[in-house]
Amino acid sequence: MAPRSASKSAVPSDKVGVICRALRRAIIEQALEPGAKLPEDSLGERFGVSRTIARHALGQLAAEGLVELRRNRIAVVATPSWQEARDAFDIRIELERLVVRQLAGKLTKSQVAELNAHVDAEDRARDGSDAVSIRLATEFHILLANMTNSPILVRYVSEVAYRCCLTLSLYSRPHSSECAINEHRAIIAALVKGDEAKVMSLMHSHLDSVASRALVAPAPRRGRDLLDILAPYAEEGDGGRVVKLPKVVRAR
Amino acid sequence: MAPRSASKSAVPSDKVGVICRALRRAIIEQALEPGAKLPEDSLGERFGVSRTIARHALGQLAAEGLVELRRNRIAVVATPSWQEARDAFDIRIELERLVVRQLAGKLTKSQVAELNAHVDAEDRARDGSDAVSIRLATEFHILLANMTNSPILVRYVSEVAYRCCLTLSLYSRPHSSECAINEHRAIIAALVKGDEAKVMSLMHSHLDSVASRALVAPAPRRGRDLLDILAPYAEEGDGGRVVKLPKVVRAR
DNA sequence: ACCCGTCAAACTGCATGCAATTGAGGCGCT
DNA sequence: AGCGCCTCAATTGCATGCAGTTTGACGGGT
Repeated sequence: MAPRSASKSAVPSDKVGVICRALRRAIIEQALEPGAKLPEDSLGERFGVSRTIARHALGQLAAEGLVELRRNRIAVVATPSWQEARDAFDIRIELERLVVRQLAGKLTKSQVAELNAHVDAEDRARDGSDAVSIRLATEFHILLANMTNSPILVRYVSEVAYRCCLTLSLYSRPHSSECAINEHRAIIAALVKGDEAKVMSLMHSHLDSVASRALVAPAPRRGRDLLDILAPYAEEGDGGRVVKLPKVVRAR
Repeated sequence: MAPRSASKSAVPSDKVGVICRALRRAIIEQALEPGAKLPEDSLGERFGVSRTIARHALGQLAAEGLVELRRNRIAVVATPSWQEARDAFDIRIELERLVVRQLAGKLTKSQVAELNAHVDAEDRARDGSDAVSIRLATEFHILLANMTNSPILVRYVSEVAYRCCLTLSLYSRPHSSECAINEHRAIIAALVKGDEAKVMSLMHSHLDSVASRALVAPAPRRGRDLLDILAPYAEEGDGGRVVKLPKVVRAR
């Protein structure tokens, strides 16, 4: 297992990486909604670094499509159009098809165990916040991609998955996680059996059912302070733990 | 024609964008080979900007997989492994399948004209350097992607196409552009006829024929000065023109 | 009451300066 | 001669400072 390889190539030092991961999580858990402002100094202050670093992180996230950068303007969390959302889902289906093709019938015991463990975690999180279960559902797919050992595939699947996640927060009705979890279990089963066609159709209808749960009415909400919102994300743990907060200055 | 939309979201100002585009071109035209060193100050000096900007550009290119960044080390042009190369081609085929699906039978007259014009340009470039024809061949696929009007698809197709290009420079024997051009013409024809299946198989065998032209023997070459190499790339024109060079200091 | 012009605060764009790390060459030792 | 250590130039990591741009708030005019 060498799943950490995906993020290493994109990040110069690692402070940048830390900020990227934190913001990504905050975005996909909808703590930061589409349109939320991300001023460089506030971020830098929050994470205990200078604007230079915050800026660099925003650049990376913009390259991933999670953040929008306009010259001389405050960066904002991306607000994908409905059309872009559909496009992202199309691409995602194609990419996950590739994942399935490589994985069908080739999963090792420990990989199956890992997948099951993840779905169990999803199950356990059903009582918690919607945000966490959405993130876990997304990470299931990324976990699958990781098992292909293809860094490029991992990167692309992660990116579009995050994008789709962002989209759902805009256009979808509240997540009903129950069925997604069952679908995940079915996918694992079919993968183990090596029934490629079955997995394909499962995956397709799974993604489709997620995609089509959509409305066209974006739900507006606004206004908490960035410093407060990001507090739980300042350092990332693997599960959902909140660890250390670097010097919280809380100026101004 | 609105092809500029792809790069806008990823770039804060535009100096960064300029450097990115220049380096991308230098890399895919093999002026900068895999493994070539890219020190921040030399780049900054060459393009008349500070290290800060050069650094930011390198970050973006690293996110695209064209450059490798290691902590406290000089950035180098990426050297994809043979396996990564295969993976990239797999993904590319899948993505271009999407492009074809969206485009088959739906091309407008002016789009067809644009495509033909591009292939004509490829034809004209056959006498010139290999580097240029390789770039043009790659850009044909990007041009197609552009016509889907799906920014996300454009971005991904561009990225993997560039990556594949980089790969070819490592593992492929010298480009024989003749057949590629004919294949491009055939693809246009089938797209116009709306024969989706035909285009698919054409595209598949086209990409496959490119991919399988590969050897496993990387060709070593080394040593020109970065400042000299980048001279023609300092400002990008659309075709192949070399325009203005910002203050060339040529210190040290 | 509403609209528009002006101005100050906020924010980004970019360069530069300083500290920390690397790796390459030189020197001495065996 | 070969091998290892040590020192120093080259280079990155990061913060800060200054200049230009945008925002939005206030006040006067209609």
